[in-house]
Amino acid sequence: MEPKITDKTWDPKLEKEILHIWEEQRIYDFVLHDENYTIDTPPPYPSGRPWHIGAAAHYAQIDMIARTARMAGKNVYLPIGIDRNGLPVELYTEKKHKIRMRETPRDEFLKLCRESLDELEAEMILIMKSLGISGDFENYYRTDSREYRALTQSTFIDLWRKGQVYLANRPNNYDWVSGTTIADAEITYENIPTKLVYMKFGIKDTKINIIIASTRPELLCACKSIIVNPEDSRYAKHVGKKIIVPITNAEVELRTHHSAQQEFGSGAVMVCSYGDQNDVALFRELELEEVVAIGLDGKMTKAAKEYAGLKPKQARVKIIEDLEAGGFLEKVDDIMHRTPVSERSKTPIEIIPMEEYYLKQKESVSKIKELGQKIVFYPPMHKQILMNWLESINIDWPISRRRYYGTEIPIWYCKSCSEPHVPEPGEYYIPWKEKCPISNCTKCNGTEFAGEQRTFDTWMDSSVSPLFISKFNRDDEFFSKTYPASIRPQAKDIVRTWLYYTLLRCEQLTNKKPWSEAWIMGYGLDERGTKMSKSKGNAIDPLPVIEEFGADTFRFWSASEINHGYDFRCNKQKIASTKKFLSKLWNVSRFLSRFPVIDKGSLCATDEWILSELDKVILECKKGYDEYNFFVPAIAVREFTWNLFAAHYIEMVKARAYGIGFSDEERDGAIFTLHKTLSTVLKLLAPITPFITEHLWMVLYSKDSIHKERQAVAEDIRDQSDTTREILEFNSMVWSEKRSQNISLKDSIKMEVPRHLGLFREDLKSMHNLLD
RNA sequence: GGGCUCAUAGUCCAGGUCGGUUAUGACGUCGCCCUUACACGGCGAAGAUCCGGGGUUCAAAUCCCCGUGGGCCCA
Repeated sequence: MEPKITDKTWDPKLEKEILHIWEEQRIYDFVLHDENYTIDTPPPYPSGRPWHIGAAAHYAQIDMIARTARMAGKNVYLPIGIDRNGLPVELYTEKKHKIRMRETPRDEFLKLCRESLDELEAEMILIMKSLGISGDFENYYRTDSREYRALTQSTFIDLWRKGQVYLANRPNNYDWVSGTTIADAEITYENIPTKLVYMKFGIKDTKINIIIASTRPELLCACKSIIVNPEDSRYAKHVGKKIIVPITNAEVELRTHHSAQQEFGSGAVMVCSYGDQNDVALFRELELEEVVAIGLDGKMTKAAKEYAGLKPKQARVKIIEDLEAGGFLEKVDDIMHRTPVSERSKTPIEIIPMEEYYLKQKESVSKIKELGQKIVFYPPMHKQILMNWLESINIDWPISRRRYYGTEIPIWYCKSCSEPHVPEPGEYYIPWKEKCPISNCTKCNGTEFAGEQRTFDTWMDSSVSPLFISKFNRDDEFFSKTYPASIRPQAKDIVRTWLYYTLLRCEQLTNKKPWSEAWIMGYGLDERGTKMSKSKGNAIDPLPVIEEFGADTFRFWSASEINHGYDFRCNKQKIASTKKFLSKLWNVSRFLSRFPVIDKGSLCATDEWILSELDKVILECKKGYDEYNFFVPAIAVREFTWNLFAAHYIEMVKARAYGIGFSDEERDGAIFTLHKTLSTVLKLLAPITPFITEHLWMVLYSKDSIHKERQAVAEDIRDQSDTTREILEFNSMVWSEKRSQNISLKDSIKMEVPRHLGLFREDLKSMHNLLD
């Protein structure tokens, strides 16, 4: 019989044809059943080129989850989404067009952002498709669509009405030159020369002074405590005493806190609202009453008394003079200080309390803990990331942002009495440019309204993804059958944000957990082991890699290199070498393709032996697939296929399969076993390498897709591991012997098959050309 | 400062729950070999103080304790 396969290697170009067949036959279409396996796919964020290889590996693995579930007989719903809200695209767009957000008309700026997103998104979709992701690309969603934003807004309106949202004044990063709040991501640090001022603070009712060094003496009026390190013996006897603040004469308490460094200045630190982020943390932790010393205009406020109206820098000069005049000045050092500055204006930021909207979360913590306990984590150790985070929550969630490209906060304020009004949920509202849908103020009957300018934190959008994909409030039947979702796959670094916020929001809105399982993947690291990121410039572009080696190579690399939950290193050379295994699989199939597929044959000992080993592999794979750990099946199948099946079994039965020196029944036993083993291996690999397995399956076994098959099930065959070891030892011995006699492997040799391998004598004799 | 996690050949990684073989496999290196599935292959070889120290034990890569070093996250 002529082999059905003639090419010598697996050609990744075939992947395009296979993709085409899948699309034509629509084999991954989702039709709602009563029971569904819903995957809350992470919508990737197109923030710039290239999309990195770790992310591509991540999506490849998510697809393996879908395929695993499908082969387990589940009706899989794998939605595809793109996350498009937020700061990164604004920065990307500003850079690309050399413009500034706040100096560009809002509509115009949004349009440019959308264009940037469209370009970047197209590449992401292309990568996801070429990876063979078996999701619903036709109905892919965007988090900035009217529909999605309407959902974000309606969930906000719902929580607003339940009293879960409030306005509060809290410290924020503020760039007074640009007149705006800025995110931590927009801050850079620069070493700037400044004066370190050593001041004398008196201890009340004593004549003792303690010296405090600060770069921000102008904040004395906002000083509410003095801290020293608990280990610092110099101050131990003064802890708890009242300290008199120079100039203002206020009394504050001396406390201990681990954040005070003994080596800095005198070891005693003044805590003011707000010199730096540590002050913010301390005010919160020690529950101190804040003083707003600097206003939104960047000048000292009335709280600074005689310094009011001065800029902090001017006030600093003056207060140093006054300290000296009052005898409070010990000395002044010139130092270089690591100062947080605005990336935009290059001026030092101030931390200023600002009014923002907050969503209550503190009171939900224990409920979320309970909910978290009910969710199965893969791997279980990563549940700890969530639990640790829950432990550390001590403020509510600030959800408003002074940014443009986000979902607008749907509020209008009455111009006469300032009463806030939220509209009816269900529509997408744009308050900064649309007329208020309410005609009269419910409080004062006023008719003039001002729309809210701010947008939501993007996690407000992302955190309702399980509700969006399940058509919450849009299709009750669909919702009831797809919510809670089955699984949330995501990366480790966003457990505190995406996973946590989703739990919080979905619990608040549905009183249910959003999914039964959470699957947490590690980070992609570069070759040296540091985290890959666009900003560090060590990100590898996945597209050329996939184009060069093929999606299956990339996928098999990802499965065989990534032990689930742990960080993984990306190395192009290793990806390249993975292709060798696919070639091996291809050539094994090529060899088998010359034999007819038969459904029975009388099995020899060798056949029974390999089937028992195959059974073990099936079990091992099941173990891995049950935990969505693709590392386990990838390694197990590679090991079996390469080092047992091809290296030993095929060699042992080759002559028998050709029918040389054996009966027809014996020949059929070999052919049957060869095909049974290969077809099982193909199924075991199908979730990991969907293209090559599909191709081989269709050429050899069926017109129908392998991806409609159920996964292979173990038959509980007696373990023959001892035999395996003996066969391997014997074969190795013969090879070594031929080598030492300097004869070719095909040459005959006089050797005795050991008695314990008697059942395998004929196959071994033909394999090694043994003479009696 | 706190948390999580890792440490096994030049490189990556398995084993670790349940202590016991000659410590797994891949990449790379070096020899030899085109044996009719595969040279993107085969056979063979070299290459490991299993991070350090202590403990438990007849026996530790594995269990316990104390360190050291890396990574990530939170402060």
